[in-house]
Amino acid sequence: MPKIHAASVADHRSQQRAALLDAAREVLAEGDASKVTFAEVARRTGLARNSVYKYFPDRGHLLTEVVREAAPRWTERIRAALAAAGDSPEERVAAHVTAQLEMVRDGEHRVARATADAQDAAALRAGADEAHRALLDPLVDALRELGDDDPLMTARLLQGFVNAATTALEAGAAYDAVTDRTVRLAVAALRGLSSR
Amino acid sequence: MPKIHAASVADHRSQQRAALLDAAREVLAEGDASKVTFAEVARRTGLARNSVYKYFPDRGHLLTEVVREAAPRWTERIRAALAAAGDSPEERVAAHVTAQLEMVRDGEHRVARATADAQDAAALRAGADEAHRALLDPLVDALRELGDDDPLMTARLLQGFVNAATTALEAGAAYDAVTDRTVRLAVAALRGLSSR
DNA sequence: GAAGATGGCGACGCAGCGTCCCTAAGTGGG
DNA sequence: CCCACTTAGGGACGCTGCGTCGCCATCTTC
Repeated sequence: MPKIHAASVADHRSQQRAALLDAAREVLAEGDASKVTFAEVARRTGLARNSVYKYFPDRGHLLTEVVREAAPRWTERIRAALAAAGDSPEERVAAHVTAQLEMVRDGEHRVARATADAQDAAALRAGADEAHRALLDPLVDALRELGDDDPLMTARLLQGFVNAATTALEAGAAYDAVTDRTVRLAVAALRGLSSR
Repeated sequence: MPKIHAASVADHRSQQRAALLDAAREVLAEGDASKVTFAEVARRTGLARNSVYKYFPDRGHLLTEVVREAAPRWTERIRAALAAAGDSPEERVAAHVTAQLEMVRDGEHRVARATADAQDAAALRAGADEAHRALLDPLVDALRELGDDDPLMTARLLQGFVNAATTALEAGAAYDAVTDRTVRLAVAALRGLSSR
């Protein structure tokens, strides 16, 4: 193992792996998943492209790992927002939506977007499903308390609002207007559901 | 111009072009946009891959054309459903959602899906934007009548429901349950909006 | 300190995209 | 009627990205 700068090979390996994941996350944040190529990630870490294969068997595993690693932060932020919000389901849904759109505004959303609609096909699906579940969990809890008989499905549909809002924001729509409207619609949908 | 079987070259050209579009639509219906490759489309029409470039300058234009061609049928079906529905905005939104999910159930949705969220990036965006607008127009009209101050934005958000429902259906969720819930949520969201 | 394990990487093969350029067959002007 | 012009078809090439094979050099372990 040439050019080892860490104390041990094991250390070196985990450092390199982390560096590769950092680079991949960076590229993903700058553009979309298609930009995450072994060549680019290797370039940013100073490795040869082929060496990346020593850490990730293929592109899919690299992307999956990025998503799996990033999801907890995302989920955590939602959970924090929910903790700060009131107890009513309406407030919790509003917090769920607002927290995500804030992250979109701050440019932290590409990973979640890749997670959420996973159009990057099979490559992402594996890790994405799991991460997506975690993302929705708080919302699912709120809906269950409301007496929803299929809270997961409802959460998925409401998440569709967030995805659409994200698309609008990316297209340059005004943040406040989009957020306000999205929260209003989501809360209204929720009320209609519970009053049935 | 070798191997011309039509009356004139002009006829032949439009026939070949149509055949290529048919093949592209076929491939798209069978899988996702990434499967639509010049090689595959050429193979299905009996042409050499390079010859496809005589009809479409690049992959993006081919896909755009497929979308542009398919969108009117989709829009027409929604319009017909709206015509058959009652006059109330609730009924119209319900019809809008139901009509689309029916088409998903019938497997006609891949093109629309490519249109709707256009994750196939720049390639699709061009034609997709236009088609997407047409898709939402009836819904936008209904919302405008309701006094919505930004009906297009609201329509886009509601369409997020449809996209999420489509994803659920593709993942194998029961059609009736998904449709019922989606319609209920959309109508509820609408009510909340208008009663504000 | 020698044998084995393993990181780094050059070379290769494959698929898809798009370009260059030749060819052969219709078309239109003289 | 024929010849110059246009143009569909397609072979060959270059580029990018993916993934594999095999060599070398260095670390580890006994």
